[in-house]
Amino acid sequence: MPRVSQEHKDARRREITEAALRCVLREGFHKTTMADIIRESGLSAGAVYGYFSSKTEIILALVQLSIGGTLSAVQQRLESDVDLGLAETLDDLVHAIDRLARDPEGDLTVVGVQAWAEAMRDPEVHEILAPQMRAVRALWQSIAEREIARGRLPSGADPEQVARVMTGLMPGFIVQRALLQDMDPEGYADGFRALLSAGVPAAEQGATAG
Amino acid sequence: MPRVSQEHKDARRREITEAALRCVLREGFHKTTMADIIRESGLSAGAVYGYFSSKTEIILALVQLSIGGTLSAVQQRLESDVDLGLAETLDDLVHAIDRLARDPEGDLTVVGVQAWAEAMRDPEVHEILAPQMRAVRALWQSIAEREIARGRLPSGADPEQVARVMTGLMPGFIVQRALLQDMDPEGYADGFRALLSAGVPAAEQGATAG
Amino acid sequence: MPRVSQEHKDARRREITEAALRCVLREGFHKTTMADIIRESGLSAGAVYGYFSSKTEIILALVQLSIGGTLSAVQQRLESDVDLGLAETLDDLVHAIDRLARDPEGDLTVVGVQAWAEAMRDPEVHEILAPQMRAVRALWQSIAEREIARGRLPSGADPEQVARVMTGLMPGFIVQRALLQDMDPEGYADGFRALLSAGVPAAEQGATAG
Amino acid sequence: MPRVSQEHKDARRREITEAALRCVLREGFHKTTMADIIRESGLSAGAVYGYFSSKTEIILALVQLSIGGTLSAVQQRLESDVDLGLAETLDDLVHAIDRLARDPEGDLTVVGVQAWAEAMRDPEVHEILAPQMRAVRALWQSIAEREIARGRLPSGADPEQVARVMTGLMPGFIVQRALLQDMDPEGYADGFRALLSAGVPAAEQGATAG
DNA sequence: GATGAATGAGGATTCATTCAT
DNA sequence: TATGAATGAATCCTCATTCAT
Repeated sequence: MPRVSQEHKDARRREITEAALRCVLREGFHKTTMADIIRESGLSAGAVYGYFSSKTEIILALVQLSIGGTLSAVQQRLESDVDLGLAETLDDLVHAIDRLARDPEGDLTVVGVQAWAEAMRDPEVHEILAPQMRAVRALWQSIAEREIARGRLPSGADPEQVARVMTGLMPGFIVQRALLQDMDPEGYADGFRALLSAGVPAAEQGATAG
Repeated sequence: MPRVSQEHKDARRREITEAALRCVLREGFHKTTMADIIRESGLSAGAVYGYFSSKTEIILALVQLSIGGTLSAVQQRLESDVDLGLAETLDDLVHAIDRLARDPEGDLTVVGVQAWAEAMRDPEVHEILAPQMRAVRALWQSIAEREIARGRLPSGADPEQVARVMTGLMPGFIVQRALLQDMDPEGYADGFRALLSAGVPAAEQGATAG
Repeated sequence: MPRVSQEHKDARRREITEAALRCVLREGFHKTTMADIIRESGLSAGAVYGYFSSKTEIILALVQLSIGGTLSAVQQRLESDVDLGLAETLDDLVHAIDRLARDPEGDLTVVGVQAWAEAMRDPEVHEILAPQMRAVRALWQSIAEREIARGRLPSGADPEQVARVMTGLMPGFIVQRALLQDMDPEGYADGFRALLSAGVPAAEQGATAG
Repeated sequence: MPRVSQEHKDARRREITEAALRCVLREGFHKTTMADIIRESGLSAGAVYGYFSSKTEIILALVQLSIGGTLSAVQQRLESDVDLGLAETLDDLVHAIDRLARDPEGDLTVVGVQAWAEAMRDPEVHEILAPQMRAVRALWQSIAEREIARGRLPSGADPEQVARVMTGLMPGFIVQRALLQDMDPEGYADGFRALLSAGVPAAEQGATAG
């Protein structure tokens, strides 16, 4: 009897999504054909359909991967106990995103951008992305609250709005990185630190930035 | 005699891109078919092909429109003589984007997100978007330089990196707006102001935020 | 402008159903492929789909044709004013069916048998066939009632049950004709007349059969 | 030692055809997939192919079953020594068919109708059905001859044609039963008796009909 | 023997574009 | 000039059957 362990099944699904990733990076979700994925995966049509019931399922798996790669890498950092400030957290995150983008298996952040576009008309994709983005916001919000409590943000600041700005910095990094290919996580974090130090008396700036 | 032609031609092209916009908002670039656009425009296939030589041309026109609507609305503000700070400029911009998104003809920011995705694999789209994004960055950079010169940003700040952060705040607003539909330009600007006031002694905060 | 009269449209649909008929007679509903119909019709795939939105639609059109050819040819005879008895009506009908079967365009009675089979699992086909069969029964029933009233059938006879028997004689003819290809409408009607004369005293038989 | 085999083999084949019957009643011959049959039988693909070498074989087995269930149930009655008249024999047969249709394992008469349709294009199915139908006819013919000899049918009647009419009454019952689901064997036989009594003087009808 | 994953040709349908009228 | 029917390659997916384990 053909011994097909769960691991084997998972491995095959992985093979397929990896092949699909390569195709999608070349062609995008819509121009990628099943024939492309089949060819790239080295499997037969029937085999691929044995692991995914439709092209849509493969795309959704990629969307999950890109988000579970992009935003949930975010969550790990935001949920860590280490008590970081806004700039340090952003620094961490942007570095994580940059590593993700450099993954030799393929740049999942590019898939993420495709997913944003797709989420605007496909409720299934939307249902994957929206909760994740809300989760990220919530984590930023708790950091913002902490920063306000410590007097590192103005006491009158609305932590929810601060969270939206911080959340927005990530798509901002990803889009510029993907389009202009000149983004550097270090520099982005530094640019942000400069803003944080906007009104700080020159004498104190060294301390704040450190 | 072939006078009415040009105006007429422009009007027709407008009709077609507007029809295409409605389709693209419903279906996205790729799921929108020429048949959809033809039906929505009320013209015949032949007529549409008289004004655009291919579907790609129509999509590129929409991309232009969304960027010439999104980012060049940005340019207007950034190029204006009024000597605004970072927060005021962002406030202005985000409001402009929000107005664009509320346009009864259709939300061009959503098309913009589709365009980012498309730019990642279609050089033609990339060639439209990349220069515009660079232009926006350049404008932010000159503002940043001014702010540094005036001591409103740390003297050691790199205006280019600050510009990238400021540029990033716009995609960040647009994506959150499109996906979560809860963005408020006022709040976003306020959130940003809170960051600017991060290290400001409490006594001075009122002045800075105003 | 391409002048496409309604007649042209009807003619095209006819071409397609006729092509489909030829295919279905060769291969049956299910083994007939769209490629078969397209080839047989001499049109392109797109053209065929311009006139029928799916293979199912073409099959349903054929079902209609076969029933509107088989059973509604029946109705014409049953509804005619001519005051015929059971045997004469059956004679007429079986001849009509035989003519239909000999149609050089293709034997619609064979399609009818396929339709019966299909009606057993496809509600759409069922919804076409069932009412027609009920209508035929109703017509036979009114003839039966007339015959009872005239004393040509026993006064205690149930006209509804007689109608079901008469209705049953037609599928009986069609199936035998299609399977054994030895049916002769004349003989079938004669066989029926023999039954009608079953208990008639020999002396009267000539009169009854005439 | 390879003893259990044969019985076991038969039992397995039965399981498979029963599973196939359930599938075919739901989906018809062509829409039933091997995967359906495999699932429904609870066996593995390999196992099913161990007992039947192809889907065609399973379908042919079902065709045999439906005919060996429908028409050969007919044969039993027609071949029995009991010296029955036309009406009594029909009564018997229609009841037998009705019982077959009510079989909790699945209505084989519905499969029979599918088989008729199939016989029209598949020589293998035709080769199963045609001889059986001819056999039934022959049996009816011998009854008809007997009835003519006894003066219960006109002396000039053609027993072959009478046989075709009687043979036709069965598909007539089956189709109406399957399509309209309102057939009652008792009533059908009564309807037929009414026809047999068509020309019988009222005084004699009681005797004939009884 | 038994299993069920794999095969891959084949099927229905779509759609950007053209061109006869 | 405008029309919209026609084109046909390309797309997603299915399914009878095999064979390594």
